[in-house]
Amino acid sequence: MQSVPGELSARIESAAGIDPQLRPATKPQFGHYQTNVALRLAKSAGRPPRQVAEELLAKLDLDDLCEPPEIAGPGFINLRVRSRVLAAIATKLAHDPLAGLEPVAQPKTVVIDYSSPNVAKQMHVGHLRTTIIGDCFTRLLRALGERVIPQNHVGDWGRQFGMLIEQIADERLDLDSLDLAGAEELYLRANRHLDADADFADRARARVVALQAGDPPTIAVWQRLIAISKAGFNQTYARLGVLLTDDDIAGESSYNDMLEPICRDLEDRGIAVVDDGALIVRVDGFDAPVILRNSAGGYGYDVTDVAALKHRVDDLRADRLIYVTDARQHEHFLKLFAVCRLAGYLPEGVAAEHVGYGMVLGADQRPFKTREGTAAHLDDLLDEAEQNAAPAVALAAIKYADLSNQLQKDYVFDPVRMTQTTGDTGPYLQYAHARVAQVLKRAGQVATDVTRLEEPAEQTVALALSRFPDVVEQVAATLQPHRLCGYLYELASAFSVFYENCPVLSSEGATRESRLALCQAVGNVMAKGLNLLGIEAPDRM
RNA sequence: GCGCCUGUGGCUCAAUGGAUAGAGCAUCUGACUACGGAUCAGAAGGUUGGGGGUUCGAGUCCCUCCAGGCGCGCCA
Repeated sequence: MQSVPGELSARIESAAGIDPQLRPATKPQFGHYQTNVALRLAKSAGRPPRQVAEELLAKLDLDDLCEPPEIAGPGFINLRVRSRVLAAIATKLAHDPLAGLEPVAQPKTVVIDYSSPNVAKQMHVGHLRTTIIGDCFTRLLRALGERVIPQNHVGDWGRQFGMLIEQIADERLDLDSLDLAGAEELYLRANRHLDADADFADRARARVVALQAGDPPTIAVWQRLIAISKAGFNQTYARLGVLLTDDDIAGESSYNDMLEPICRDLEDRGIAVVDDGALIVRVDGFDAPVILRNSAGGYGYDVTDVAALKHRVDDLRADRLIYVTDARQHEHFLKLFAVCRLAGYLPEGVAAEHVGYGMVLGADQRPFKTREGTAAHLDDLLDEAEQNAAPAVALAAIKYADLSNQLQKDYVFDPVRMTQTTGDTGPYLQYAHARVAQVLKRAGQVATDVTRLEEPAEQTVALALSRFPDVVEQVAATLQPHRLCGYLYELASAFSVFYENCPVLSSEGATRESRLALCQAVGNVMAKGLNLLGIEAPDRM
C-alpha cells in the first residue's frame, strides 16, 4: 500500500503534470497537507493562481481519501485526509511488525564507513559521533530492505607500530595481561621513549621495515596488539549497543597489496604524475593535490582510501558509498571522489557521499578534553552521563543529543541537559513509549482496530502516525537523522496531548477499543523509530 | 591569502523557495485524592549577523561585508 501523501502526490502529479511538492500543512487550519502547485503553474499559464487551482481540482478525484479540497490564500490547495482513511492506516500500524515500512523494490548495496578507531588507543570522544551516526544509517537502510555493508576502517597500520613493538621487547611485556587501556599506556611510554632516546628511535624505524617486510615474530606481536584492541573496541560497542561486529572490520593494512598496483596504474595512464619526488594527482578546483606516494616512497592515507574505495566498488559491489567522519575531512573526501571518478574506479552509477559531523564540545565551548589536555575517552563520557541517569536512559540521552541536530554542527556535551526527561530529549521519547506500554498492559484485552477519531487529539495522533514511512524514507535518502528525531518528538507530544484529553482504560465499548488500538500503533511506531536511532524503547522506566 | 562550515528569542535547536518564522530549556500563570505530574494548558520573549539583488513569494537562492570554527603536498 502506498502511503497517503505518496498516493495524493501521485494523483495530483498526473493531473498537474509536475511534482506537487506536497507538504504537511504548516498550521492546523490549513488541513493536513498543502501544495503550492497552482502557484507554480499559474506563472507559465499566465492565469491567476486561484483559477488554475480550481481547474486542477475539477480534474482531480480525491474523494476516497480526502474531504473536499480547499483553495486558500494566494492559491494554495489544502487537503484534509478523511478520518476513516487515517483510522485504517493507524490500524495497520498497530499490527504491522515493520510499522508501515516497506522494503524497496530494488535493494541496493550500501557500504557505510564509520567508527574507525585506532589500534592500541582507546576510543575517544571523536569516535562517539561516527559510531552512533553510522549505526543509525545502518539501521535505517536495513529497515528499508537495502543491503548494508558496514566497514570499520580500523587504523591498524603505520609507523607507530615500530615503537610499540620495540617498547614491548624492551619491557619484556607480557601481552597476555595487556588490555586496551594498558596498550594505550604502553603507547604513551613508547612515545616518550622515542623522543628521549635516539637509539630507540632507530630501532623503531628498523622495526617498521621488518613489519612491512612481513617478519614473522614482528607480525605476531602486531597481531596480538590488534586482537587486544578489538576486544576493547567490542566492549565499547556492546556498551553503546551498536551493531558492529568483527566481520565489519576492514583495517587499513588489508589494502597494503593494492597500493603499489594502483600507483602504477594511475601513473601509466598519466592520471598521476611525479612532482617533487612524490606521486600526486592534481584535482580541478583544489590547490593541494592528492598524494599517492610520498617522496620517500611511502604510502599515506590518500592512496589507502583510494584502495578502500576500489575494493568497495569492485569486490563488495557497492551502489552507494557513505563515509561518516568529522567535517574537517570534507575536502579530503571530495578530492578522493574526484580522483576515483577520474580513474574510473568510481563509476557514474555509484553514488559517493561524505557525511561530515561537527565536534563534540565541552561546557567551555572548546573541544572536549580531559584535564591533561588529551581527548576524553568515550567511556568517560558514558560514565559522566550515567551519573545523571540510569544506563539505558543515559545512553538514550547521548544518542538523541548526537542525532537530533544537524550533523555538521558542533554540539556541546551537556550531561545534565540531555538527560532531562522533559522537553526534546531521548528520555522524553522513552517515557512516552513506556506510558503506552503500561496502558496496553493494564487494558486486559488485545488491541484490535482504530475505528473512531472524533477528538482532535486522536486525529492529530493518527495523522502523525501516517507520516512515519515517508519520514523514514526521506531520512534514508538525505541522511539527516535529526528529521526522524523531530518527527518522533512530534509524535510523542501528540500522544501526550491525547493521553491527557482522551481516557482510554476508563472509556467504554468501541471508544475504548479504538483508543487502545491507537495506543498500540503509537507504541509500535515509537519503538520502531527509536530502534532506527539505535535507542531502546523500554516498557517501564 | 585561498577554500569549507556555522551565525535564527536569555540559552539549546527546527523550518524540503511558500501562508502569521516553530519547538524545548529557563521565567511567569494555571490544571492533580492521577489510564504514570518523568505530564498537560496558557503568557511573555524575534528588525532570522549587516547591506544589496533574483522571485508573485527569501531564514532558505545569488553578490558583498562582519563575526566565529575548521582546513589548506608528502601524518589520518
